[in-house]
Amino acid sequence: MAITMKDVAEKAGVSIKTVSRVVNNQGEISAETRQRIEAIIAELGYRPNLVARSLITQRTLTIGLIVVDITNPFFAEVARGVQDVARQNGYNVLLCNIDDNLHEQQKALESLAAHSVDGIILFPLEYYDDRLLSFVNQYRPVVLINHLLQHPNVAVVLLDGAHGVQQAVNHLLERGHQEIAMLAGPKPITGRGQRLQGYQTALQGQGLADSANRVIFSIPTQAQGYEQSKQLLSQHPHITAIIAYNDLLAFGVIQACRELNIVIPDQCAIVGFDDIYFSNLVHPALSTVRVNKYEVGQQAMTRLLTMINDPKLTISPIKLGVELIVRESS
Amino acid sequence: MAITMKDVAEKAGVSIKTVSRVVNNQGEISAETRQRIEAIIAELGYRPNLVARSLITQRTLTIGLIVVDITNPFFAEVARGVQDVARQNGYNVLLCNIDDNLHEQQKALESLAAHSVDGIILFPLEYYDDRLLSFVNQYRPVVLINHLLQHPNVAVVLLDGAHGVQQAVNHLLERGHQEIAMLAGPKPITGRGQRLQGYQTALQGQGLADSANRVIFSIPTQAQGYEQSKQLLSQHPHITAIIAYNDLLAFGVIQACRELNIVIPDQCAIVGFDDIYFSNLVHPALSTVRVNKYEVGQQAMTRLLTMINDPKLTISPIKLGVELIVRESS
DNA sequence: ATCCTTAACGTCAACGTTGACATGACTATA
DNA sequence: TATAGTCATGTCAACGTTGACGTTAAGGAT
Repeated sequence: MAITMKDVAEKAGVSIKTVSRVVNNQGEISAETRQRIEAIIAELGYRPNLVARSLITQRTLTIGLIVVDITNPFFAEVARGVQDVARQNGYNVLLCNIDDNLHEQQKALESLAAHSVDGIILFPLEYYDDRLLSFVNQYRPVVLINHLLQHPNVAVVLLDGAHGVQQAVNHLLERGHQEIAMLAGPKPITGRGQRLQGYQTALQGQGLADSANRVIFSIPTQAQGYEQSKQLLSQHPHITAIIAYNDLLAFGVIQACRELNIVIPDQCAIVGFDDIYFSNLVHPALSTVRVNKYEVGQQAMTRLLTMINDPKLTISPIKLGVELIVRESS
Repeated sequence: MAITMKDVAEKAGVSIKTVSRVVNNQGEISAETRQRIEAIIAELGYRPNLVARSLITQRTLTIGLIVVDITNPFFAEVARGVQDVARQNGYNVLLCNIDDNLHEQQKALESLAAHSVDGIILFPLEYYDDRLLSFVNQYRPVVLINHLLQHPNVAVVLLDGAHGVQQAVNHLLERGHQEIAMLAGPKPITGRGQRLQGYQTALQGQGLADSANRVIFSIPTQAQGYEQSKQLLSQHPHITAIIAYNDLLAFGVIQACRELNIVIPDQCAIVGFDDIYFSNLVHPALSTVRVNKYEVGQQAMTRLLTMINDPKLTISPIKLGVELIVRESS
């Protein structure tokens, strides 16, 4: 079907190995032979079969990227950063969506391992997943985004979520808000999560205790933001500001306020997180914590490449800065 | 490094072929042997090596998806549809962004061919690309989205762009608009493009000639929409309505109007195309032509699977309906 | 004339599977 | 009791490359 080295070799009257050498620019070859073979390669349109090559080199030039949902512009932008660096280095990217389903995360990890990807970039739902650990242990490098895990084969790219949310809370406090709720996103099985922690420390710093009923966990989608904030604002009318785990949740809050005739930001101020592209286009324009999503992707892929090329290297975590962007919603 | 069939076979005291048979549920195997081997597989955590399997079966269980830019929510939603169907059928997806760069399209096609993907789904910049044709000819099935190409190995998923834009134009005419411009997106090298055609026929149907200066081609991004419409509206203040090739362009128009203090929809009505998620959240909420993006992806992947599983099959083009959604911008 | 070096190739096995075919034991049938 | 048929398993080559190592001829040094 496709043209193989054998075809090229026969036509050139040389051994397959010789063709291999010109394809890989390796070993000693006379200029004349090289030119002749290159001409034949061009003529026949030969392309090396990467799967055969992978079988022997144990490299597929493919990495896996596991995101919650590519439909969320946050992940799309990160993916773009990953892809661009990957492509520049001759790598391809297998993309998996797992929604908020730990089982899907496991399936994705298994599938990628079966495909022998050279490494994985993961926004983990749960980073201590057994499969992840076994993958990491006996297999290939992994870059974790937004979760810290110490392991020789794991590099980590962190967002300074705590700091970002602290800035947001302080900003709201300065504007005189006293009752600030948080839509805290998915509930972490262990620990509190960076952003929630930022919320709580900022409030405690002001001597304001956090009460559990002002923190709500949910899947971080607009629909959930709408549902949760509608309920929250109806039941607790004294709340004057809401911080959301991400912009999609914040969009849901905007929607709820519109429906409840709550004026933003006068009656309820809103701050999101991520600064996805559309935060500046919604009405009112959303105040949010900006993350350089593209850079997150670039950094992750760069780190992964470093580990792939030198497995012995230990890579220290990097924490990317974030920045509060105040727009109309606060 | 990883566990192979050989390891399992040795531990079970059987031949590799026997292990292969239980892994693939094929051939006759005694229940006892099967159980014993399955136990060992579970114990060792053996996973079949797909690249080795691919080498012999000539199938990689991988398809390529080439989009302009995954950062555009339109493509992200289509990708999601593709991914979900792919995953349900045991397939993985290699994602490539090509922006508006024909050269990148070629590189992506070559890269995917080198990786021996089982098929490709492509939003073509130019569908008669040599590499695409050679790929299609000597290689594997392709699904083209939004472009028609007759070829035994090519299936096609079309959006009824012409009809959608016609609806939009008629809607604007009904509202009394006479001077309707179009930001027509990337200029097709051949033909006019469905959406532009819909624009022109709708106008001609009303006896309104289309003049070239009301049609502007550009890359379909918000930035371009902003630039082009700002210029257009300054130079031609009599224009009272703009139809955009996609919602991102329309967002740019909104931005330009805001800056020029043009009131939407009174002084300038705007209609987009795609109905991406955020069209309902911008201010004013964008009138647009709804495309079922997720279904586009599902249909494309389903068709690709059909062709992969039965290469002889010829698949007739499908044209998915679109629907005008009138919101606040018109 | 002999030995050594080196450039320019070639040979062979291996990567981890699967397909085609072979084998041996056992069962059923005439 | 010989024969065919079936079940359960084994053997071997092949998929398209590359790594390790071998070979050959030319040329230079001694």
